[in-house]
Amino acid sequence: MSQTVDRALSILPLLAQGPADLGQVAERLGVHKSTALRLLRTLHDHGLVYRQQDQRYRLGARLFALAQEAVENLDVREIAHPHLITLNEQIGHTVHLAVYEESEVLYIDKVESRYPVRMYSRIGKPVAITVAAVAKLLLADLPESERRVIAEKLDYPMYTSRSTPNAAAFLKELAAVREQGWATDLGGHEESINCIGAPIRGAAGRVVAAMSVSAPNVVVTAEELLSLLPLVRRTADVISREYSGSVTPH
Amino acid sequence: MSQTVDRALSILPLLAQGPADLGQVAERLGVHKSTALRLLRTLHDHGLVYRQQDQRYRLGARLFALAQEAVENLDVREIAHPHLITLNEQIGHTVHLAVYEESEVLYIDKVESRYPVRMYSRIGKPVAITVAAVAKLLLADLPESERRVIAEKLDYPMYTSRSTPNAAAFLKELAAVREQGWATDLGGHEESINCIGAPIRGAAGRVVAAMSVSAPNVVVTAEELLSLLPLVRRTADVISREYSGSVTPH
DNA sequence: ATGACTGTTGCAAGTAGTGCAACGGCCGTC
DNA sequence: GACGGCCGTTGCACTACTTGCAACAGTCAT
Repeated sequence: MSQTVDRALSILPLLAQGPADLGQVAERLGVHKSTALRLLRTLHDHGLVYRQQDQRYRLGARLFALAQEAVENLDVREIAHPHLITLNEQIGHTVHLAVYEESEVLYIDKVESRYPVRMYSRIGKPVAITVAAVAKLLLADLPESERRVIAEKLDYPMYTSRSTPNAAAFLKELAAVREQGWATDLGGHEESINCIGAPIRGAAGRVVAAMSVSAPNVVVTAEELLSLLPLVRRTADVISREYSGSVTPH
Repeated sequence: MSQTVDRALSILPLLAQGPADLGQVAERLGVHKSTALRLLRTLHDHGLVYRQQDQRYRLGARLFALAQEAVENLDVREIAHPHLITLNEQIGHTVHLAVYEESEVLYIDKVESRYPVRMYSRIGKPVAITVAAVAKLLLADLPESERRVIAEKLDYPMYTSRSTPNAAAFLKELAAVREQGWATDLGGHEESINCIGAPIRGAAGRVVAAMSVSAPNVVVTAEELLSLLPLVRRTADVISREYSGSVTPH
């Protein structure tokens, strides 16, 4: 691993917490100011960091552009999107699409119910991995051994009284999800929010993404939401078939 | 500027165009395979690139997370958003928010008319800088000399017959915009789309962002759209006042 | 005007990145 | 089934690149 690059890249999450000046960056990196300066300059030249009027550095605009292009290259998302829209029009609730990558589950698309409140909102943010329906679906498909390793390493924050409490419960839940081919999150993340989700599978049958429908229980009860399950699963299957058919270009 | 970091960062836009394998990366960087491997590994460790099953590399998930955090740190966006929503509810058309950074203008927020079609859509993508109303507003506020330099360096693609044809016309337009305090794009980017925009100013009176309302002329004529100008300007002013009042922490 | 602070530059020392060459695994071909 | 090519990977010697230092410049407050 390249030390110089390593240091430079460490600056990014550091700045993600908020703007910082040269001295702060140097200190938190544990290097000389002049070193930090050169690293920042290089990042700056590539548009990844930006220097505001008060000379402090913050994350730059090209980061958006890159993330934008990256997400557009995800063919699952491309294929799934129109189906998510359709589903949203049919049932009205918020629809999510998520993938698993490097021990993280994150939303890559979202169609909001009604008007778009806080667009972007959670897209790109890591999902509450121990409770979210999509996370269960994605992890449930991993080989047994890997599931176990991951489950042991996770934290199990009790967002609500119905959150997954520990690794054993989580593994049991994953086994059930794997068996039944769908997943729920009934108030496990926020007391009043329920979700149902279904997996999207690639040509080899492996789960490549997961989708979910979320709704507050003041709008629909958990039972009513569950009655939508067949529709959600059907949508996921349609996406799966379309995705399996599409050969990735080279 | 650090050569190693420079090379590593050059990989990102390269991968933004699509996945690539080690050989391709090495070739396009002009370095030995082993060098490219180590750079990629470092990027990988930081989650910026991801290695898919076929061993090819593509942009990674943390990039989203970073972009996400970066956008949340933009206080203009935070403050403006509810006002954009309100404006959208009043007039129904698409509302954009944009900033200028490093010779680029880019959208940082968007409230779509009606249902959210293709969320994310253009957010993060560079704006057509020579014609967009928001671009004119942001550039018009720069000092005369800087405006001139930028105008000379730009390309002037003729998207339509009403696109800005050259630097002289652009500078003239900027002067007019600066004078009148608002801007339009009447079919300069897409023949059937009109926009009106207004600037958002910080405490020092400098333009820190710009907002615009866009609508196809099959829905409203340019004249009708222009009649909304007072409302748009008033919204921009409200945001300006709120933004000026809020002192950035530190 | 003085001092303390920040950001910036040139330079010498040595570390850390580089390219090479050789290895190993994989896949298609003969 | 063995061979040959292809791609990713590793160890190593060499030198180029990064590093920290120290001195300079600019800005603000005392």
